[in-house]
Amino acid sequence: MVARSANVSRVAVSRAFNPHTSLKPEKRALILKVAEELNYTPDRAARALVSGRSHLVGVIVPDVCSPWESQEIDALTTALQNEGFATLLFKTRTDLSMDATLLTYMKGFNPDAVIAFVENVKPTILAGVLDRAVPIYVHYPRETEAGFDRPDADGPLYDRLNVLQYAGIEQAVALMQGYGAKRLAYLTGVYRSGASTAREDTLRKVMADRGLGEPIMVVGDFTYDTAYAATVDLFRVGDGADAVFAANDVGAFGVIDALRHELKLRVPEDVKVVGFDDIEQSHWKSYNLTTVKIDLDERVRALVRLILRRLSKPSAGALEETVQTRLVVRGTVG
Amino acid sequence: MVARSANVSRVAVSRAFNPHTSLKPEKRALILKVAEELNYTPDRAARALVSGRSHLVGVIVPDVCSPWESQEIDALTTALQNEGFATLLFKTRTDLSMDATLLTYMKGFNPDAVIAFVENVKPTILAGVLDRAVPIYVHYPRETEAGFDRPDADGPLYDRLNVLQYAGIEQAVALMQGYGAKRLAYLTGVYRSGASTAREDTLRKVMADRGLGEPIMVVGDFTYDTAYAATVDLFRVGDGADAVFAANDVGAFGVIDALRHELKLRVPEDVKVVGFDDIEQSHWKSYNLTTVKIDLDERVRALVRLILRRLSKPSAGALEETVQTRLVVRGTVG
DNA sequence: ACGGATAATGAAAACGTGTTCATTGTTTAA
DNA sequence: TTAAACAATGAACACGTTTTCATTATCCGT
Repeated sequence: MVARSANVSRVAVSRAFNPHTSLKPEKRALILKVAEELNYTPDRAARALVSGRSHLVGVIVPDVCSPWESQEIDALTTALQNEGFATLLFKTRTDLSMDATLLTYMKGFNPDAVIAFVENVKPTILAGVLDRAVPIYVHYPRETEAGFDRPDADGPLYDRLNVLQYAGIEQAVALMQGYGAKRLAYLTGVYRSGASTAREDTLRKVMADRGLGEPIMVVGDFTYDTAYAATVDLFRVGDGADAVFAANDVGAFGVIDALRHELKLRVPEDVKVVGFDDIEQSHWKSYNLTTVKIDLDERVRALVRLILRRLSKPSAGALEETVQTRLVVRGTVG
Repeated sequence: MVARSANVSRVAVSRAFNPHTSLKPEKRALILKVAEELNYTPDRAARALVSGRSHLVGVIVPDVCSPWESQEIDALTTALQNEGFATLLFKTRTDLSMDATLLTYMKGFNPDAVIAFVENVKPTILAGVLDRAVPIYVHYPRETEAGFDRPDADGPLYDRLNVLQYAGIEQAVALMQGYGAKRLAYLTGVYRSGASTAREDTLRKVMADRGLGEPIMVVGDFTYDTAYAATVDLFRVGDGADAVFAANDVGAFGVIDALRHELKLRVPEDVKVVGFDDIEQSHWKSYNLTTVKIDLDERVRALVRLILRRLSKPSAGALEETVQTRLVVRGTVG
């Protein structure tokens, strides 16, 4: 610690950097000035050792490239940075197998909180491995127009963000039906992923309520290429559809391109398409996608709020935040 | 440290986790087994404190959402993870002002190396603030078909990755000219960014050599919306062009959409378009973009190589790696 | 001017590791 | 069998902070 060579004791330096402590103002100013000159910054590793706070937030994703995830990481990083935290990024293996190896690996870095944007890791698993870090969970509850379920029964509770999808899906189906859609297909995301199955459940409920029967199931995995191929199959091998609801926007792009460039069908005249997420690319003129928007800033602010509240009150009961969805109308329905 | 309650001294535990040390195999096995049961992992913060290695690599980007950057971060994170490092992500402010604040902030986390994917921060600045971390620089040297310049004269040298663009640009121009392009426009990236100006310089050289005169300059900033608007301007206010070379793929998408949906021109029949990067989205059927590819895996491997070599030999001379570019032909030229 | 409260200060301990050094136990070479 | 080389081991220290705790300086009300 060079700063004290210039003036006085080390605790004074420590106090100079911690606002709430008591230190004579002029002394603090002097220390900060000298620190500035010497290009000194308190070492977070040492600080973490004694305080038990690393100011690191672990983020686990299967694929940073996916536009939705990259946009979420972007917003999250900005928000965390503003609160004095940093994003520690980890990637799961491509097969989505959330092996304990990655978690133990991550644990070594001692993050204060962990957010897993990966469908097959439950907070129970996270909590089991990371003893100190707080797991934050993104949850898609089953819901109706009346409200949503809180699955408090199945095991211990963890802090979670509830994403309410009923409103957006209801609006989307209404719009498609309004433009004459009768045979509605659902393009799924990754097999058994929470987001995809929740959307499917809600869609089934909404369709049944509106007398539209069951959706035609098309299995995808959130990627463009799979969506493209699955759509071609749906019309070449299967019986087609007059509207497709995709579990995410990138999938919707694959659907649109397959319809237009492979099957020579028109969107929205022949087939209507709706996506989910409202990513940056959705307003690009080639797609101009009508989609169910999850407000990213709102979602990320809620996540950060969860983390901060949990860290300031470690013993509080399970925390909860809720965000809504709504339809953004563009040009792929009518 | 709970592990030693189960058996013996703490140094034994330390050695059990460091393979190169000498410890009786059976003892090591026992310790690892007990550690496993107790869910114990060595604390990296404490380790960093004494060893001076945090195993953190700071990555600074202006915008994680940008497909090219998110793909680079993705590949980099995977590669670093395989080498026992973790990615620490930071975002510059939206105005790209690389204020010292962010650097000091980052310095507190003590990264072992820093890669700044942001055009206006030179390694000199990085090195000035981060005393311990190693700056890695992505450089786009001026080059001709004969080779490329090494600007060794201007100040001290830092480890760098040279991206050679001549080959790809030469192939792109040749292809466009082969299909009859005579009036070639260049859509720039962000003002004075290294990548964009290097591409412009090389393009000018190649065009001059082929008797194509000077490129028509169109100023962009690597984003879709700006590219779209600038292209409309070029044709409505300016005199148009019969080919556009964009500084990046996302910009090329904006050009294509403006041409097709706003100006009612055909690509490639009326106007040819070439991009730069070859991002995931470039093969999407709506664009099917012919573009100059930078091999991402190769590029990232080179970056990781630079970091590892530098950390294992801190006093070695400036390190250098080089990657090539090449044209990927799809459907936007002819 | 006095007693008591409060602010300011530094010494020492603690956080969980890696490293050096000296000691002990074990193998190898003659 | 003996000396020498080597493997295995633990005690003590160091890394750069924050946090008690005890001490001293300063302020306030009367």
